[in-house]
Amino acid sequence: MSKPSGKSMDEIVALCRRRGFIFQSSEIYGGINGFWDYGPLGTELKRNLKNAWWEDVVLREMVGPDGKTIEMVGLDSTIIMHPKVWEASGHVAGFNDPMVGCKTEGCKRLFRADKVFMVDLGLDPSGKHVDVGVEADSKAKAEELAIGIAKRFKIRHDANPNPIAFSVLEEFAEIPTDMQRFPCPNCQHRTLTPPRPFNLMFESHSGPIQSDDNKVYLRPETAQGIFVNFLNVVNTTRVGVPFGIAQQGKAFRNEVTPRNFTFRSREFEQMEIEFFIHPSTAKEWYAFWRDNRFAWWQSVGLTSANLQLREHEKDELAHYAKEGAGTSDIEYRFPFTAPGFGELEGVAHRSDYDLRQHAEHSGLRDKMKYFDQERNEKYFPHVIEPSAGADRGTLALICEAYTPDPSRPSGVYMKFHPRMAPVKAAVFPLVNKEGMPEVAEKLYRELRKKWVVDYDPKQSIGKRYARMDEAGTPYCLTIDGQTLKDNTVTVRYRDTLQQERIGIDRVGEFLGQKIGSAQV
RNA sequence: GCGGGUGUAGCUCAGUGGUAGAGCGUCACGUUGCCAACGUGAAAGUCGACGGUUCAAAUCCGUUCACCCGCUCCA
Repeated sequence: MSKPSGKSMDEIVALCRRRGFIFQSSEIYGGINGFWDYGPLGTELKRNLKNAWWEDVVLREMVGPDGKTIEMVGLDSTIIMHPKVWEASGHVAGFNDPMVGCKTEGCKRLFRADKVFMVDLGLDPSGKHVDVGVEADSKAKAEELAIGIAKRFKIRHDANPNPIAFSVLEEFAEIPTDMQRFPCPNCQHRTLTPPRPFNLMFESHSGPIQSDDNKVYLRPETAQGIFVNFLNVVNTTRVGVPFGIAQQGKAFRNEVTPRNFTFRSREFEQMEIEFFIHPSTAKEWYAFWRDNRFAWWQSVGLTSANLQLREHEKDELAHYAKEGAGTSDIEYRFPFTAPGFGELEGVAHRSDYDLRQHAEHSGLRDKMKYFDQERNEKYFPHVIEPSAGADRGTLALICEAYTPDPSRPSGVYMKFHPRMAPVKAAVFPLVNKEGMPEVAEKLYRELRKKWVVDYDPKQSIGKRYARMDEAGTPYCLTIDGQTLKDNTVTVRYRDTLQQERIGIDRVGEFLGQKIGSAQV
């Protein structure tokens, strides 16, 4: 694999384990595929990212494209909701896509059953019926493609064929043995498995008795919790369109192949905004959030060319976004995706799809519409959704921070933005005697009232600096012989290895300046 | 779900049927005193798991789990 970033994912994973950023879940039992735990340093890092998001999105004053202060409120909805939520959102149908696989050696492809068609091409010159397998979005499309496929596989067919497509799902799902008649769209061998359900939502049961009557789902996205609370928020706060609801929380998806460390986990955490707007303002708000969110990721330390903003092509757009102002991804070039990129956050104009769906399925219908005093108009607001992955973001911070440096004892250091660094500063007595530990401990106790700081009196000073380099601690404060005479300490900078002396009474002020939250 | 690879101490690895090892890290004591210093010592291993072959298995066989790579999937 090419590594334009010059960073090895294996080494990053090893450091994460060694220093306590990320462990495999249930490791002593052999681990469990797709689940990861955060160790002491990783927990602080992820918390810093989530807190920065909350501060910058919900708490901090921000001016929108209309020149007014943005209204944003928080929400904390449950992971398990009424199952109808997921019928309304389309997840029950979407997540139950049956799949068919091809058993032929060398093919072994997997297809969504609803996209697999058998197309009848009439009689070949010897009078035999000819069918080809086609993968397409619709019957019409399959009929269009069929002759080209027959040509590619040199399958002889009727001189004037009238292609007729049959859907695997509709025609064959009930009688699995009939699948033997079905050619594989990839290799044309009649070796497809019967359709098997692929349920991407986690299921459970609410109540002690398991039955279909009390089946529930673990949410596959936090967004629906916001949509179903739309009316509650409008009715209980003084917010009015345009306004946003922000939520952080766990979501669950039975990914087919969890892979790439924490990048594709089955349990993961989202940071989502649903920003409700008048449909006529979609363009401005979409552009605003897209640019704002891209700038935010840069502000927390993803400053290199490894971060990019990518506008979606028309054919990638989700069903609810086809006619909208657009969708874009904020992407990071991880060592395991390089030279490609992996998604950190998607910013999508979801139109009024979700609110309409819930209005329909809940029976509330027009009662779910929003009444806009200013416009004297009742409507379903449109939504701009910036939806970010907290675990993916944390992983990007780790990959970005990882900086090999053979010239220093640790061989590597974690160059976190000070605002993101799990440990902000470490306090060392140069020598663990002669009154230095007492002074150092006093400083440590003072600083830990406000920041995550570390105190380490043991072993050589070089070893202590090296350990802090691997943890990504930006500042080390050392109490030495001179401190006892003039009340100054040395500040050692992680990135430059430079040192300077500052007054011990100025350390708090120094850290406040350096760590203070970044402006977007 | 398919194919390939890997799995021995916290980490990196050695160990091809016969008493489980090294370096680094960790901890303690001493020494040193601004970049993983030195000395002494200590803790630390179900050899991924289960089963089989064998007098004897980290080693051979089977199954399984996890991770990595390539497909596939990612509404």
